[in-house]
Amino acid sequence: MGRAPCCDKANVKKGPWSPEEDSKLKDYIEKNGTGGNWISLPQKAGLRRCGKSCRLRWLNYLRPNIKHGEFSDEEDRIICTLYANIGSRWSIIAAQLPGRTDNDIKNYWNTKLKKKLMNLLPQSHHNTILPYQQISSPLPSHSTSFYNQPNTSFITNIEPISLPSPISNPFYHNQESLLNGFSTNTSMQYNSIGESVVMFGSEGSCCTSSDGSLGKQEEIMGFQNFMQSSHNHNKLIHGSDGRGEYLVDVNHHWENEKVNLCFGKEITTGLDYDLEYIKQLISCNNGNYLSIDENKMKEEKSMYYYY
DNA sequence: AAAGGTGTCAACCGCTCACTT
DNA sequence: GAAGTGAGCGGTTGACACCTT
Repeated sequence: MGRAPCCDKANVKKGPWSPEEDSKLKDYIEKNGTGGNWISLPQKAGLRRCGKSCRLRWLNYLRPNIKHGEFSDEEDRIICTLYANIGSRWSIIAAQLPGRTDNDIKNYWNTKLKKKLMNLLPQSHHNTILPYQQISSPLPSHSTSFYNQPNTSFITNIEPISLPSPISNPFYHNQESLLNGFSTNTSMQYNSIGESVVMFGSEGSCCTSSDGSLGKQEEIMGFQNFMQSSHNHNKLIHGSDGRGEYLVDVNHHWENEKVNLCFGKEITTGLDYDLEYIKQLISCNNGNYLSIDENKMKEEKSMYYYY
C-alpha cells in the first residue's frame, strides 16, 4: 500500500517562490508560528503550496538570522572537519554553523569546498576528504602517529586549508597546560596533542582492565571532570575509535546530569555507532553531546579536544 | 553575437524516523 | 503490534547566470 501524498499535487504551485508568497508565509508564521503542523499551514496562510515546500522556504530562506554569502575560512574548517568525521549529515553540520542552513552547506560543499580541497591535495590524497565511512582502507591504529589517522589530522591542520605533512605537523607533543580542570584523580590516561587537541585515553589502549570496562568508566569520569571545568566549555570534542571518528561541539551549558544520561544510555546500548551518534546529537540539547558506543569503546580509542 | 559548457543554488523527491491511533 | 501520518533529512534536479569558444 502506497503512502498517501502529503498534499494535493494537482492543486499546489511548484517552482520558485514569488515575493508575495514569501510575504504571506513570513507574515503568517511571525504572527501565528508554524503551529507544529506544516501540512495545514499553507491553507491557513492562504498559499497554494505544499506544506513541505513552505517548511523548506521558511527554514532555508525566510526565517530570521539566516546568513547568506561567502563562507569564512573558519566555517570552511568546521565543515571539512565535520564532514570528515560524520559524513554528509548536513543538518548536524549546519547546527554547528549559526545562520547557515543544511541546504546551503550541502550546496557549498558540493559546488565549491570539495573542489577547493581537491585542488589543494595531491592526487594520492583525494580520497582522504571522504567521510570515514566511505574509505575503503582500514582505519590506522592509534598506536601509529596522530597524523596517520585519516581525515581529521589534516583537516584540523588547515588554517586556511593546507596539506597534511607528517614532517611539518606540529601537533604531536605533550602540553600539560591544556588540561585545565581535567581531574587526574582517575587513572585514566591522556595525552595532549599540540595546542588544538587533547586526547582522552591512551594511544594504544586506555583500558585499565582486561574487558575495558573500568578504563571506560574512568575515561568517562575524566571526561566529565574535564567538561565541568569552566575552561573547557564551548569546545569541540573529537572522539575516535577503531571504526570511526566523531566530533561534537560542547555546549557552554554543559550539565553533569546530561553527560551522565548521555553516556549512560550509550554505554549500555551497543547499537550502531552512526545511528546512535546522530540520535544523540538530535536528542541531547541541540545535538551537542558526545556519544560512545560500548563495543567500540573496547577497541582502541581516544577523544581529541579542539578549541 | 551566438552556441555550448559549466557553476550555482533554490526547490523538489523520496525516504526514514518518531509519534499517534 | 500494525498502520497511518507528519517532520525532517539527504540526494538530485532544473532553471538561471556566467563563462568560454
